[in-house]
Amino acid sequence: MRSTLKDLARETGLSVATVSLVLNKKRHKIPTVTQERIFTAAQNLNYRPNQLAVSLVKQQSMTIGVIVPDISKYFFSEFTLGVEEEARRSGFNIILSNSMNQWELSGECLEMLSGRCVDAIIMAPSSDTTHDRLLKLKPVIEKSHIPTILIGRDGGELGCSFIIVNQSAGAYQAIKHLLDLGHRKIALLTGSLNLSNTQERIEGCRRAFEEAGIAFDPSCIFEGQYDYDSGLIHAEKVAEAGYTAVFAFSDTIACGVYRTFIKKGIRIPQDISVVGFDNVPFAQMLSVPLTTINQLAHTIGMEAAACAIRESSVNNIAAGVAKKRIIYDPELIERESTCPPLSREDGFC
Amino acid sequence: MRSTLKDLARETGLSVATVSLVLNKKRHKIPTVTQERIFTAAQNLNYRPNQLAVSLVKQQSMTIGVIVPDISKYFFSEFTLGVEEEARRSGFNIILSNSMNQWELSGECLEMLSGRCVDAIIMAPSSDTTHDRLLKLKPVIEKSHIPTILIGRDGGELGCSFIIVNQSAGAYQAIKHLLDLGHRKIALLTGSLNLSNTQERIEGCRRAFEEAGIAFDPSCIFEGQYDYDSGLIHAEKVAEAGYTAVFAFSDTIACGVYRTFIKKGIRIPQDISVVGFDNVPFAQMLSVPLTTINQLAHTIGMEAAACAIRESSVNNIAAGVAKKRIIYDPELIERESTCPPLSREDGFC
DNA sequence: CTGTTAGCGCATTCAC
DNA sequence: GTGAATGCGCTAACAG
Repeated sequence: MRSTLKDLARETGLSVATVSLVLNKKRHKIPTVTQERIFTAAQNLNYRPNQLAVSLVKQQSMTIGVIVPDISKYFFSEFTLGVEEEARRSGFNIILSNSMNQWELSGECLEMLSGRCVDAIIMAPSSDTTHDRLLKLKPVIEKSHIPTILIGRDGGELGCSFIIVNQSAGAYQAIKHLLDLGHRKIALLTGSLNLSNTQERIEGCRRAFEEAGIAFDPSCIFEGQYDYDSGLIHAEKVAEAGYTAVFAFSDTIACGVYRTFIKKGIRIPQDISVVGFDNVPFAQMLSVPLTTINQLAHTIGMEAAACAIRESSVNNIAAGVAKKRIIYDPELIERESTCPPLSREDGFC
Repeated sequence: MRSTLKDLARETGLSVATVSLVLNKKRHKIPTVTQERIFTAAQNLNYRPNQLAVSLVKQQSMTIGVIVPDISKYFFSEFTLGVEEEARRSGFNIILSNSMNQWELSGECLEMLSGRCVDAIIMAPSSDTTHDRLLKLKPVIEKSHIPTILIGRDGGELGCSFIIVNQSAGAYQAIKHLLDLGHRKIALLTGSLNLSNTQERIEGCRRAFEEAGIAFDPSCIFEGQYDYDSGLIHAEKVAEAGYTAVFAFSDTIACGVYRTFIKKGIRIPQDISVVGFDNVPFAQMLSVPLTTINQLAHTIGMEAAACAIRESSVNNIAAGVAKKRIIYDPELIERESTCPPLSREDGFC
């Protein structure tokens, strides 16, 4: 069995209290000799405080719960890495749970983490979490009395802090980049239109067009899923409809586009430019490195952890502290999949 | 504050013990009326047992620690997903920690998880963990008295169960596939030669050649790192040296190869066939879907969790139970990046 | 059937 | 300077 404080006390002939005092370096003026006696005993018995007991008495577990839809997806694994890195710097550990892309499960995770007495929760709602469903989680979060940080959703109504990347701004940058290059006929290969992310990105596209004095033609929207096949399929139509550029709403979609274009002999970017979204690692490894929008997953993870830790401590002091709302602007990563249109004539590329 | 058993006892006018009994559904023949009284009170006060306290008294935390080098890498995130899925089915949760690819940190993680009283640990050593360094972790593991499952390394010497994928068999399949297609001049684009994985894979290659009655020519080995640039660079030499196929030791390396080949106008697979290793998601999304070796990350994760749970329970009953050694054979995923050689002449492809 | 008692391992007053 | 006592929230014997 593991050794306990009691064991150390017996071993040194001191009391549990003294041993605890010394090991926790409380300034109680204890003679150095006694201290050393304790430290060596701790060494010998391989003593390691039982964090469960510590947490119980300190009313603080030094853990933060992380709920993601699916850790195998790049954004979330990179995000989680950021969370863990930052958390560890402050001595926190993380309990990870996947909601398996089902919003009901996020609720269960929330309750389970609450039972485990995590000091804070960082939750990235699954994409099937509609506004209504999100609101249903509100009482769960409130009753848990645990500071919760929402990722990718406006947590205002839920009364919790949140971190979002400005989807609209990301899309805006993508379109602006293409417009600046001279493109006018740009296809939007979106994910499902009833996802908030999709809507916001379309909004950003619209803004870019309008600021450039170009009417936004909704027929440029090709609705699909955020997957490879969507890109594969819609790229066919795009090619035939005379578009000179496509903005794929995810790098995975862009991959499908690549495949179709290559198969049809359409050159990227000479014939058609392509912009993606996410900046997954393979974006730069494609046959033509993909110009895309970086979502800053790692940074957001670190920020979320910092926020969680801050709120967990103030939570112990004064309850109602101002909730944070952090909004990141994603960044355009220019690579080789974009160039001015019609370059096959002027040989620009 | 959260409500406790004591609150429920006060509310119902019963004792803490009775409430606990009912809530835990122990068969103590308690009248239904009393039960309902308790249940509704629990409902009203939003009671949720404090798992820290439960763990402390039950001497079982229902958590398992997971140590991976870097969760942002696909293999480990997919693996971790498998672990969590399986663990949750049995009511376990996971504490995740990244060793940041530094073996010393795995040691620290081990100790931290021990302090948190996890019931079992699943550890995937970082690639810089040499045999010597792995042995240095032995005392740490032993003194923790926590059943530990090693992933990707033979845990025999450490006295713990382990799950490995047979790297040699994977490489064997890749080479055999190419040999069967008729290739004879096959380039091996490896990772660092002092990694055990690399060595085992080379061994598998050698075996495939020899079984086919072909002498293994070590000059076909192009040592690099397990990264994109290695593929990029070595592909140049490969093309000039008359190889008809390349076996890249990771899909990422294969990606680099793709890039170079495409740039040089070398067609895949008509001019040169390519086989990868890992079966990362983007392997099937490349311009030419990549034939590769599937490492079964998800399956291994689930198996690891099952193993961990089993050992954590027997650990409480009888200490020295037989350690498991599980070896998976990876599988060849045939896609479109391979075909018989010289097909440019006979138009086979 | 229900309540009392005794810890789980630790931190923290408050006496001595 | 050090130790005895108390309690964190809960379970599990054992009484009654």
